[in-house]
Amino acid sequence: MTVDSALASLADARALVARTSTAERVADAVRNEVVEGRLRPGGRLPEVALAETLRVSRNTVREALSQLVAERVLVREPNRGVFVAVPGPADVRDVYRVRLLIEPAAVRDGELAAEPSALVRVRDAVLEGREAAAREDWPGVAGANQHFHRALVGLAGSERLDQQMGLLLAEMRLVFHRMTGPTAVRAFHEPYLDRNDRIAELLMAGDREAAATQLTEYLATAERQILAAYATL
Amino acid sequence: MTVDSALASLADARALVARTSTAERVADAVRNEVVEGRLRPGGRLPEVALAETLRVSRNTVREALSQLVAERVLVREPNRGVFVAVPGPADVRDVYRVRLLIEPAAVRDGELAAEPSALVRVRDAVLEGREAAAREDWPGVAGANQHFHRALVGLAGSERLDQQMGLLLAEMRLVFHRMTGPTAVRAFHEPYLDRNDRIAELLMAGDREAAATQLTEYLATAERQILAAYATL
DNA sequence: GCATATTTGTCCGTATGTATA
DNA sequence: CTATACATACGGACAAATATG
Repeated sequence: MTVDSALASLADARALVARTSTAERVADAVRNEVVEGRLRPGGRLPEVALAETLRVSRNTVREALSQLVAERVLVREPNRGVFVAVPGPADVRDVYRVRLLIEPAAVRDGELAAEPSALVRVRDAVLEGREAAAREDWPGVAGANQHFHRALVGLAGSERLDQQMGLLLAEMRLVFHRMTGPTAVRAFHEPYLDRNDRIAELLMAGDREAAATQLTEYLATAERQILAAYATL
Repeated sequence: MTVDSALASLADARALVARTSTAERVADAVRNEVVEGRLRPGGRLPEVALAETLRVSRNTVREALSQLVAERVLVREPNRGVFVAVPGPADVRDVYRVRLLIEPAAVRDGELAAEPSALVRVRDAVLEGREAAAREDWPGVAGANQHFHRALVGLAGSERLDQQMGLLLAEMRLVFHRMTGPTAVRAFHEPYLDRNDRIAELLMAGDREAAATQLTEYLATAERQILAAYATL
């Protein structure tokens, strides 16, 4: 994808820019373009072009970009510009180190009593994945998978942890965008439908220890798979 | 402390502003003033005053403030300004939920082999605390305590976790600034010297499970103590 | 309750330094 | 090596929201 066509798609996203602070809305719009894959990893984001496309000032664009850099969605090369992050194997390993620490711990020790709705969201994410698969909507399956993991972390009942997980999942989408055509999306996510189901059932049955163990194995497998795919790039 | 004198202390900190990007340096300077307690929780940070004091443009100040808002060190009230965050009981509970999840998990499952220097940092933080106590330097003890917990998380060997822990500890300093005179600083941190020592010894002896259990108890106690202190405000 | 002053939010023009064709 | 493009940073402007007398 060229810079121009990427910017054109941004113009479409401009329709949805109309809520809170301008910088915030710009950040949301750009983040969306990135995680949806319409701006490829490594792609450049010139400030003036963005400002003109979104009809906002350079200052506002700079504020938005800084925020996205803090979120690791973009990277800033001083005096050169900002680019869509290109997560390497080291990033994948680091993200999975965090996920392997946080997700099973949330499943084991989460304040389930305080967060009954969180368990519902886990179940809903599983259903969402099944339905998407029935429609052969593989990006939908991938999205449901993210909702599943977000719901697992939600068991901990911590706003800060939820936010952190959001950042990690955004990074994961960048990772996926490096390994895909649509066939790869299916091949990667479909096998996890059954695993998610099993973890959800263990959770509903109250066996949190078993669910956590399953999840650990699950994450370790996914990491190996991704790193293997990276090795072939 | 008045707004004026707080801003005057910021002028002193200006000396140390001379490294990377201007906004970055401004953010560092302001963050320092906040976590050192020279800008009180709830204190207001007018953009123009900051810009004049630090001799930078208002745009640059806004960029820096936005970053600190993202870090939860400051909060922005739309069209009113930014203020030093005032963490309430709900924030304390949330922070400890995260800490109780992350810290024991890092102690249990951290990639110790990959990070031998991390264990050294744990030991060093204990020594630092002892030496500060010998000098009756109670803020020094508090600082060493933070280094201890940072080192524990460092056992996980994850850049992203280290960064997240840094934010949490910055928030903790705001919490402490709400409950202190200097006597409270001593009363709160001194008892943890022995606990830190014990955890470090268990770690060095290779009994990570026991260290993690101790740490969990430790954190739960600290949370209760803080919430109790909050109740008397 | 109203008029006024202050401050934020946003935008523009411009100067300077750095990287790249 | 020159020229160009761009990021970085600055200062000034104005409307809108807010606080104040």
